[in-house]
Amino acid sequence: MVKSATNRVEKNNKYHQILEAAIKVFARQGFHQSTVAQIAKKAGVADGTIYLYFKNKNDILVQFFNYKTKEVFGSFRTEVDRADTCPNKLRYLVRRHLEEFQLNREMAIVYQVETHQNSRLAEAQIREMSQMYRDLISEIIEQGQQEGSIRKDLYVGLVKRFIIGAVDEVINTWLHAEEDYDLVSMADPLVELFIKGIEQRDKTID
Amino acid sequence: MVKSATNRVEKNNKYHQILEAAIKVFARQGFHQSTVAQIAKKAGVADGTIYLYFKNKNDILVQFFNYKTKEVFGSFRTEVDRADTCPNKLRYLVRRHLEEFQLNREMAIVYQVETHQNSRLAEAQIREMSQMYRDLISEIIEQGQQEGSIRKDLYVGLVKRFIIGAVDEVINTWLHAEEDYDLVSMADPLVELFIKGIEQRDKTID
Amino acid sequence: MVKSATNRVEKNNKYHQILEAAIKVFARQGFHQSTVAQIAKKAGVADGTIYLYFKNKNDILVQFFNYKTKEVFGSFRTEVDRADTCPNKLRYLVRRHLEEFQLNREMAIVYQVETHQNSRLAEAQIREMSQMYRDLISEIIEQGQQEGSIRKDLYVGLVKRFIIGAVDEVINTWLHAEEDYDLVSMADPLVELFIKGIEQRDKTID
Amino acid sequence: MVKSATNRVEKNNKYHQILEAAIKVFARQGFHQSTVAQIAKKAGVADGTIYLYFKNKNDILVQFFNYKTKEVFGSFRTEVDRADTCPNKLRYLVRRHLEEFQLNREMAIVYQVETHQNSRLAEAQIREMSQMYRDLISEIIEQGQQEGSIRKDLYVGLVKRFIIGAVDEVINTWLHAEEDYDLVSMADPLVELFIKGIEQRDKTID
DNA sequence: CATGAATGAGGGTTCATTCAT
DNA sequence: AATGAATGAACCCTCATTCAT
Repeated sequence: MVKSATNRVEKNNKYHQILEAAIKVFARQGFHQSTVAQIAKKAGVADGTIYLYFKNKNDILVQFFNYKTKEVFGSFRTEVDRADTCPNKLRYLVRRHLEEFQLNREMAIVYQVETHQNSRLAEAQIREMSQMYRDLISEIIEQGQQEGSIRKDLYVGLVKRFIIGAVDEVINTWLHAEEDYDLVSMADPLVELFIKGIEQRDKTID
Repeated sequence: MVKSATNRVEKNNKYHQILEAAIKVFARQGFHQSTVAQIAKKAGVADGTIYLYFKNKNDILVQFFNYKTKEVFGSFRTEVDRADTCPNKLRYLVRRHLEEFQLNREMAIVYQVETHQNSRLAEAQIREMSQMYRDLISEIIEQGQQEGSIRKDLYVGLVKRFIIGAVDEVINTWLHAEEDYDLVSMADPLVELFIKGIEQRDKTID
Repeated sequence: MVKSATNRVEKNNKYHQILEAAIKVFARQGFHQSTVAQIAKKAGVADGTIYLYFKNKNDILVQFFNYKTKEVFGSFRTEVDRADTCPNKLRYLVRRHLEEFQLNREMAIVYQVETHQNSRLAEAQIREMSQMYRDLISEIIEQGQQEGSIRKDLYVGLVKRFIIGAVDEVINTWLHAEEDYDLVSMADPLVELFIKGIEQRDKTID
Repeated sequence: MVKSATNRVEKNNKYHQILEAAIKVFARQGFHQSTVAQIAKKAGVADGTIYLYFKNKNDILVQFFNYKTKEVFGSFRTEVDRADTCPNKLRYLVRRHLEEFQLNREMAIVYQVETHQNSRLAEAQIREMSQMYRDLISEIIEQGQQEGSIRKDLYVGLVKRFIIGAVDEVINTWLHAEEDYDLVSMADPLVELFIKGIEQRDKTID
């Protein structure tokens, strides 16, 4: 029993070693420019060992979305539930999103690249995760509409893209920036833009 | 004169044949999965012919950004100049953007993929184009602030990402959608979101 | 210990298999006309295997000069040291040279071709070996001059070329001959020519 | 008739232009590394034009040996005939040989390389020329033996290689030398080595 | 479980040669 | 005769995957 537990940990170790190594390598060079040998070297295992834990090179990417990002996106819901009003839920969501991506720069890179591919190598996983995120926003918006804090005349599908896209681009810009800066500090101003828009409202009224 | 014109067209023909074929192939399979042989076949030329017009496979992508997208992004400015007020400029810009990308689905795919890569194969071209777009939005926002239609307390850098990202995601969703729908119809509602945000404003005031 | 020895032999085997095969192929067709696939086939390995032992096709040639000919030229010194007088040293050197080249016909061919190229693919190696040979002759001549058996009014640099060239051509002729004959039997008459020249000396004096 | 003559000259011009250009290119890069396009460019003609004057790339090399070196080797006989005694004939031959090769460095390079190849691309031409040279030396030696100036116990075949090889190597060394020096000045000392050898003869007798 | 040597299919690129103009 | 764009066969090399140890 002890042995079994140890083995399992060992196994997990190798599995995670390889996965983490792969993410680093993919992040730097992109999936297609990365070789299995590079991943193996970075993970400190033999090339062949990778095939004991992953069906093939592609499968590493699939597992990445299953293991790493599912965990991250799962945490989003917890975070959203901590807030009560719609604007706060949105704020918490975006903050957490940026926080996580800032902490996991390499994950962020791989995520950005692969979700924008056409022939997605982890299509199913990406769709599932994307759906989770969109559902979360749907719920927030709908709650806001019930609360009366959000307009009722919105095409919710579009609002989702509006929010997702903006967050995405804020991350994307950060990833491609020459110098590093704090990504999380973008959260509140961004959410404010979502809510209020860019319009100058009449001062006497406001 | 006729001959000269013909020659020019002829010459352009091969170059454009290859470029258009390449875009189609890249759009379907991604750059790395595409082979020079596939491009040649689709263009109706021999493999070697490609190397008379392009330095190497990579150069096809670079030329694509120089020729195809530069043209498209150039047209954006013309469109923006046709409108006078800031909201209209924004509306015209987004409409045109979605129009062009809807008309050139394959270009759109390649554009989306390559601009989100980490190790960008056409880095210089992408940066230049991206800069053009951001400058355009900067101008619009600043004009709006002078006009009094746009809030003055905005971090313009963030506004740019907010707009670009949202448009990007609207296109991205369209590209990955199971069924086809009219992309351009998203333009006005989207711009309205930029301007007004999602907030429910006080009814007595509104 | 046995295992270690076996491993070493095994390892050496593949490396040498390829090298020997390459020499045969190069000898028959010349370096540029030889393909990696031909070498692989002759060595009984897969094409890719060659790149586990050699950096590229060119490197095979470089290794050939490092491994094969360095060994041969090293043996020359041993041979020279066995003799005491200058004429004998020269005799032993030339004999050994012709012997080795006769035994390794393919090595001889590759050697002849590559050392006469202009843009030498193994420049460094060839220079080094060539230098070894010239140094050996220098020593022999100088010793002969001290002994009194060799004229002191010689331009040693020229003597080296005189000897090297003659030996070279004797080998070259043998390599291009229609029918095979004993190369080593040329050694003594050739050395005699070096020493005595072709001149008929006055009989009363002689 | 005038036109015909003109045409012929024109034709010859192009033919020689290409041939001279090819020699330069071959000399710098070797036959296999040289491309038809490079030769055409250096000759100032179109790629296709080369095929109006030469059957293929190989044929350029064949023509080179037919045209350039046959001329040079023909001049050797004239030179030899100017002298009367054997040693002088030998001296004139070697002088002329070194003179010609010094004047035509590029020819010398191509000659050296191609005559040492195994699979000779101009086999027939090289054999013929080589034969001419060997015949010339045979005649000289035989005359010397009749004159009494050359030993009669020589294996003439070996003497030929001895002389040819030494001259060859003197040229080869010159071609590969870092700095330029006068090749012709080697002629007389070299011939003296042929005749007298390197041996120190008894002083009282000498 | 782990290894890493070996495999061989596949792809980018070059270049001698052709042929319509 | 001259051109040079077009061709496509051929080659070097990479790398995902396998399998004997």
